[in-house]
Amino acid sequence: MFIKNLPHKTVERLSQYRRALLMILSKEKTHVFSHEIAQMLHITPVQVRRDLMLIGYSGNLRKGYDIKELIELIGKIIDSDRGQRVAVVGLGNLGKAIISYFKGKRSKLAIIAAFDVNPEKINRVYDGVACHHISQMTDIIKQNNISIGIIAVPSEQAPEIAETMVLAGIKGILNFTPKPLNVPPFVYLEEYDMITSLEKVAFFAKKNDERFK
Amino acid sequence: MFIKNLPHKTVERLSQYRRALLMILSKEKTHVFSHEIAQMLHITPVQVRRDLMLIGYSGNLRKGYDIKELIELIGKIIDSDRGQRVAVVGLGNLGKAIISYFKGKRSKLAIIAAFDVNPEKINRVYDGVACHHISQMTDIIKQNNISIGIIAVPSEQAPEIAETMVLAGIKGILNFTPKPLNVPPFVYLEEYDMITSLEKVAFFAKKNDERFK
DNA sequence: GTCAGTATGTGCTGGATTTCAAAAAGTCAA
DNA sequence: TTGACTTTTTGAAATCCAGCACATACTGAC
Repeated sequence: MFIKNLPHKTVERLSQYRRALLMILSKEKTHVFSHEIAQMLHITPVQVRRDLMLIGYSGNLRKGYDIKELIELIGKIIDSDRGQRVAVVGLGNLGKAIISYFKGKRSKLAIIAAFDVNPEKINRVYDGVACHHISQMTDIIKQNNISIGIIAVPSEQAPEIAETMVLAGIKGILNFTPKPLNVPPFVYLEEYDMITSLEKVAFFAKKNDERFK
Repeated sequence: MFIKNLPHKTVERLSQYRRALLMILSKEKTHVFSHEIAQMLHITPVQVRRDLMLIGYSGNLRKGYDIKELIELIGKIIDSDRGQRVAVVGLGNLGKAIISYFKGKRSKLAIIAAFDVNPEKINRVYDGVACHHISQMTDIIKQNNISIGIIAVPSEQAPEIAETMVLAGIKGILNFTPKPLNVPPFVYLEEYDMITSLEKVAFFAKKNDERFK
């Protein structure tokens, strides 16, 4: 399903809506109002409605939005029909944490391989994901049609890993190292920088503190 | 040092500028041009100059910006004078990864305590950070004047931890769980959602792929 | 001393995103 | 049947942010 030019921010929120919706699905409710979703995510109801408008979903005036239908529609838009395979490179604490987080999170996204250089980790299975030596990365990515790579190695090695990924045909990279990477335009790159985030929190915490005094 | 209403994005970039500057400080250089910084971070030189303009720093026309001075100025703006203390709650893989990442990253931000419920972890020191039982959280936060909390526990426990943090007087929270939290307005909350990030990468990777075919 | 060259500082434009505000529509009660 | 109430839908305004393009300023060559 195509929607032309969905804003980046909207895509992010759709992912969050879906998660929020899945959480309330159990609670015997079948419909939900925009303000309920908004409250869960700390945004405005207008924002929610606008996003749903962009993906062309209409709610019921009296009952709100049909939860099941909406979950399904979001899936049609942000998931790929045939699913996408993911590889994690770097099986240190961070790599392991990532794998644990995604475990059992259904969705069309599956982490199916991990890579590391530490011989003790090679050929072992962590949380259902097999770990291989980095030298095999290109082959395994190609053979298994892996389209997404997560970089969780020490910073210095990140550029090299990224390059290998690109050459192996990866289409999207999530980079957890603070090192900015260079990739060609046909590869989507998302930087996920913990240090910057923490410093940002520190800054606004300080500012808030002064303001509310 | 106050600058009124620095945009969020600028704050993020300042943190990145500082890191980049620290990396080149060693290289016997004393000055740097906007286009050099820009290249390192994959942004435009104009953007860099604009940000520096916002914080009121002027470069030397012929030599560029004084690296040391600039690092110091950024510190004055985004760091707190007296430094800020940080606590990590949840010492699983993610918690450990976070601590490792920040280790030795100087700056006025120091992780000085960790909390968990697992008896095997309590009273042990991980990467220089002592781990205590969660029940001691309030006391230790207050005693040590910790102002920033990082939540790295399983999702279900996140709301409770957040509440405890707020009551203990924390001013900023970085939440690594996918569970949106509720905090009063005087506490700054940053959500750091891996699942959303990965789904976003998946979406744009898919889209890119179609576009470049 | 003049001129070419390069880098900074910044008003202004454009694009993306959010919010406002009003229109439309369904439901309940009397 | 009418009217009050609530919620969605959506055009339009407001805001935020990035990038262009030019004015400005310094340096070095000749």
